Amino acid sequence: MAGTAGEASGMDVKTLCLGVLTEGDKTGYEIKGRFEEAFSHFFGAGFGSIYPALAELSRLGLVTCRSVEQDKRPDKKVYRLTDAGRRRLLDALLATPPRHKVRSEFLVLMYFAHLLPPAHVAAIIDRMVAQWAPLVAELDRCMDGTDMNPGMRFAAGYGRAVLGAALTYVRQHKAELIEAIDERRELEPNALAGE
Amino acid sequence: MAGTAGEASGMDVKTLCLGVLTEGDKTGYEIKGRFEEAFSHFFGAGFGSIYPALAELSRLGLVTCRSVEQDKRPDKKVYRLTDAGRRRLLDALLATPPRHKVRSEFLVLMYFAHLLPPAHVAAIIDRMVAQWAPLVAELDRCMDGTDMNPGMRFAAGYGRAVLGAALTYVRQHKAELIEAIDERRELEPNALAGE
DNA sequence: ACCACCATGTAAACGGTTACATGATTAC
DNA sequence: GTAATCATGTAACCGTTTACATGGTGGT
Repeated sequence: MAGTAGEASGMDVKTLCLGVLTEGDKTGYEIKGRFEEAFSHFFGAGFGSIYPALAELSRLGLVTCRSVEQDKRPDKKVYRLTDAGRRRLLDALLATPPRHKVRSEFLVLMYFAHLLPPAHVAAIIDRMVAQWAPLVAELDRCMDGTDMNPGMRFAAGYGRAVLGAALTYVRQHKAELIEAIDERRELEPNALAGE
Repeated sequence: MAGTAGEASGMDVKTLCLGVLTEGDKTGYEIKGRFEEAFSHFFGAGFGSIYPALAELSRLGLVTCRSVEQDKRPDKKVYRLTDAGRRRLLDALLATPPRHKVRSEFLVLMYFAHLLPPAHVAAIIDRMVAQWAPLVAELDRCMDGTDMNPGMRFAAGYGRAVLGAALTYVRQHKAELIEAIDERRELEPNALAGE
C-alpha cells in the first residue's frame, strides 16, 4: 500500500489481507489462521496488525464488512473483497519489488560461536534442528493436497527445498563446528567465556 | 540488549556492533562495511541504526571512543570494546534465543502468481535468479579465505547451501509455474489481471 | 560531469510486536 | 484445573528505514 496509489514499496499486512480474501470471505480470526498455515515460513503477522489493517481497508472501501451475530460469542465480522479492493491488490502486487530478507539470530550466534561454550552452541543447533524437522514434514504433507493453486505449491515447494538444505547442512557441519571451537578454546583460552 | 541486563530478547544492532568490535577497533563506517561483507545475507543495518547504537554503547561504557584527526576529511571516531562490553556481549549472546525469520515479498508474489500476468511472474523469477547467482559465487570465494574463524565459515557455508538450493528450485520450477498459471488464465479469465 | 568512496550524524515516519482487556466453550 | 479455540480490539513501545544535512578525494 503506502501512500494513496500503489507505488513501489514494501509489502504490508493490508495487501496480504486483500490477498487472502481472494480465497473467499473471512473474519480477522480466520485470516490470521491462513497466515499461519500458508505464509508463516515467509511472512508473519499477529492480531495486533491484522485487525487495524482490516479496519483501514474497510475505511478505504477495499473490503466490505458484515457483522454476524453468534450466541455465546462476540459478533463475527466477515470481510469481503470489493472490486476496488481487487484492483488495488493487483496494483500493489505489480508494484511490489521482489525482496527476500532473512533475519537470523541463529546465524549471528553461529558467527560468534567461538566466543561461546561449545555445549551451548551444540544446544542451539539441536534446537534449530528440532524446530525445522517437523516443519519439513508439514510442508511435505501440505504439498500432497489437491486444493492448492500453482503459486501456493511453488511457495511451499520452495520452503521445503530450502529448509531441507538448511537441515542437511546444519546436521552435516555441527560436529565440525564444535570441534573447531573446542580447539580454539585450548589455543586461546578466554576467561570471559566460561560457564 | 533490551533493558539494563541481558534478558532473553531479540538481537539488536548494538550487540552486533559489540560483536564486530571483537575483531578489532573500528569506525562506524568500517562496521557498516563488515555488516555488508559478513552479515548482509542474514542481518541488515544501515548508518541510521549503527551510529546511534555506537553512541549508546559509548554512553554505557561498553566501548571507548577515540577521535582521530584526518586532513581533508571529518574526524574519524575509532571505537574499542571495553571489558564490560566484552562481558555484555557474552551475556547478550547467551541470552539470545536462536530465531530465524524470513520475510519474503518474493514468495508472497509467487503465492499470488495466478493473479498476475505470466510474463510479470517470469520476470520476477529471472530477477531473483540474477540477484542470487552472483551471491553464491561470492560466498564460494569467501569460503576459500584462510582468515576465517569456524563460525564465519559455518554461517557462510549455510548461506551457500541454502542459496544454492533456492536457485536450483527456482530454476527447475519456473516453467512449471508459468505453464500452470497460463492454463488457469484460459479456464478462469480474469478481466482485472490483464496487462 | 558524475559516481563511488570516505565520514558522521539527526529527525521524522512508519510499521510491527507485545501487552492489555474481555469472555464463553470444549476437550484433556 | 488447565489449555486451546473462538472472537475482537486498543495503546504503548520499539526499532528500523528513509530522508535530510555536509563535504573533500579520486577515478572514468
